[in-house]
Amino acid sequence: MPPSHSRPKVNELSLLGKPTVVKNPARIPAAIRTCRNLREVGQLHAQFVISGFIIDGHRTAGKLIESYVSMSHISNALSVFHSIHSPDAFAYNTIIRGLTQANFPYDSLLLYQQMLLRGLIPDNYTYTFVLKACSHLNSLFEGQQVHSRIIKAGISPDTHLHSSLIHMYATNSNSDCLGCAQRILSDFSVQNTVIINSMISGYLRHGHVKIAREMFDGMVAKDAASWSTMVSGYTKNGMYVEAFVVFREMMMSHIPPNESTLVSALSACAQLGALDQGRWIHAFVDRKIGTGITTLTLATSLVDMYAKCGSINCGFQVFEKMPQRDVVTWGVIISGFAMHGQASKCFRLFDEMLATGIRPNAVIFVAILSACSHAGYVEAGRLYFNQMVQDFGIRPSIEHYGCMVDILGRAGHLAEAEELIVSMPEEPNSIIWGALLGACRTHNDPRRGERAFRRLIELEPMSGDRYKLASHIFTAAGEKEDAIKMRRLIKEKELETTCGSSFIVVDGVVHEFMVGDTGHSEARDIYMMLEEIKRRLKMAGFVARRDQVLLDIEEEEKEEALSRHSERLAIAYGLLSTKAKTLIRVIKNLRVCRDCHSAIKLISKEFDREIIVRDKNRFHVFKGGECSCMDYW
DNA sequence: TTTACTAAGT
Repeated sequence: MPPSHSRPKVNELSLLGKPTVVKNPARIPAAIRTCRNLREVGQLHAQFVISGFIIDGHRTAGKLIESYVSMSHISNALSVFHSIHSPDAFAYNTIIRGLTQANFPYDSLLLYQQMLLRGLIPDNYTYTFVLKACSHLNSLFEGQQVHSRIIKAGISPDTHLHSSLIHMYATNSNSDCLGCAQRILSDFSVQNTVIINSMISGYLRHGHVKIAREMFDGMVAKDAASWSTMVSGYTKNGMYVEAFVVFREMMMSHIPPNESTLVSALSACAQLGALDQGRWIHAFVDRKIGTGITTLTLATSLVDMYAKCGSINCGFQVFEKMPQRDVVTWGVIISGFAMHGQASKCFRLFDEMLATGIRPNAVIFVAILSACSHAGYVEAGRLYFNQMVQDFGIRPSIEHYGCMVDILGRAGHLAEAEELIVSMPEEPNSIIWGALLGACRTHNDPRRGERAFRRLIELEPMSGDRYKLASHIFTAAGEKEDAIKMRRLIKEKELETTCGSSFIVVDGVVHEFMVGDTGHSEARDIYMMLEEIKRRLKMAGFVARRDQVLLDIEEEEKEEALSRHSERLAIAYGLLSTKAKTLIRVIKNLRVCRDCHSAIKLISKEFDREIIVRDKNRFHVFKGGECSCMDYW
């Protein structure tokens, strides 16, 4: 402790080794206010405990709880709260707020109930916080009860309470509530930005993008939250390009982005694989360091963005520099390496995480198991699955079973995979059967595939994709009749199938290609490039795998159809529009087919380009004729 | 003589 020349503040006294009682209780709240961090609050708190000072009464307890809540230290806040004999409304309000903030909304409601039982009168603050808890819990029934109590109590809602009510209804997963929110909105003559933001976020949540946009455009005063809401709303609705355009508009407006906007924009970058934009945001964040903009969430988003854009090493650099990490951060980095097929790195990070004392949650195990699946580590997968249940008491969710089916199925243990599905305590969903169906395709097992397929169409009768996959399986097994039948059914039942599409970002512009797309402004050149690719691949001895095409067409046409897969168009455009040796990054919405996979390997060699393809499941880094997935995906 | 509303990372 360096010698201090100025008078020590109250909360510094204990550091001088002399626990001191604050004599005048009236001064205590002021003393608490001077605390700048958790440690100082703790010191003051300790003084009360040591000196036997009665915290109850006055405003001391409330202020202490408030300090802990504002410093996100809910357990200390709770211990103070529970030490009070008869907490007042302020103490209740603050702890209710803190519990929701700390993600324990259910406990908030319990304390609200206790508060009522004790005869305390809830005020506007109470209702605001309780409604927030209801929003978190997505519990309409409780929300409605609170709403009616507000009405019965004759409380006239102020702006805060009003926006909480609207938020509760607008963001409930039951889309009927949108109407309630809308009615409350129109009943209230003064409409402020916060309320409109809530309404917009409700519309976006239910996919009414157009209405949301109109409301947003009509806003007189947009704030940072309005912009963030739009950016994240577009991202959640899969409209990544629009998300980006809005973000750019915001950067040009006079409203500076805050942490949330940047997090939303980074999430759009991650989905879109827009590495350059992501880097730009990273540089922007770096410039702002010192203004307190870089928080745990933002840094985690950066790691996630790099991982999902295929730059796992940059992501890891950010990760290593982070002063603190929570379980989400670890989840991001582990699933990042999992997507890149680097299972052993995932295992090391998992051990490191345990060593820092962070308890893994269910998501961490999904990441670890998916790493096992991508790398083909069957035994490790079994071990982690058991460890999760036995050592950490995590009940396996449908996702975990999905990973296990995937691990076993991909590795060819189809019977065991099917047994696992049958033994599941929960009813298997379409993801589970889908994983088995996919594995049956990889390992040519049409009979088992048929069983999986039948279960799938019971669950998702309108998914044409499943019929398509089944038809692939029959084609590969040489059962042409059945394959054709599947395709006929897709037509007859007018089922929707997901069309293959790929993105490539060149000079900040997103170019999207569908299968056989001719709509691009440079389509002529792209198709000429495809011809050139075909010529060079042929010279290098490439033979297309025609069994990948199920259409009932001539052999030559099949080859033609394969060469127009969306990822090939995107790569052709990449070769065409970037300088020699520039890395090409492509994002595809489905899995890469075997034929394209072998073709891209060869393209990387013949054209001397590193090509990174992110497909539905993972990354493929093609370089010098090889792929990072070692042909296992 | 205290507390609020919106947006955000696996």
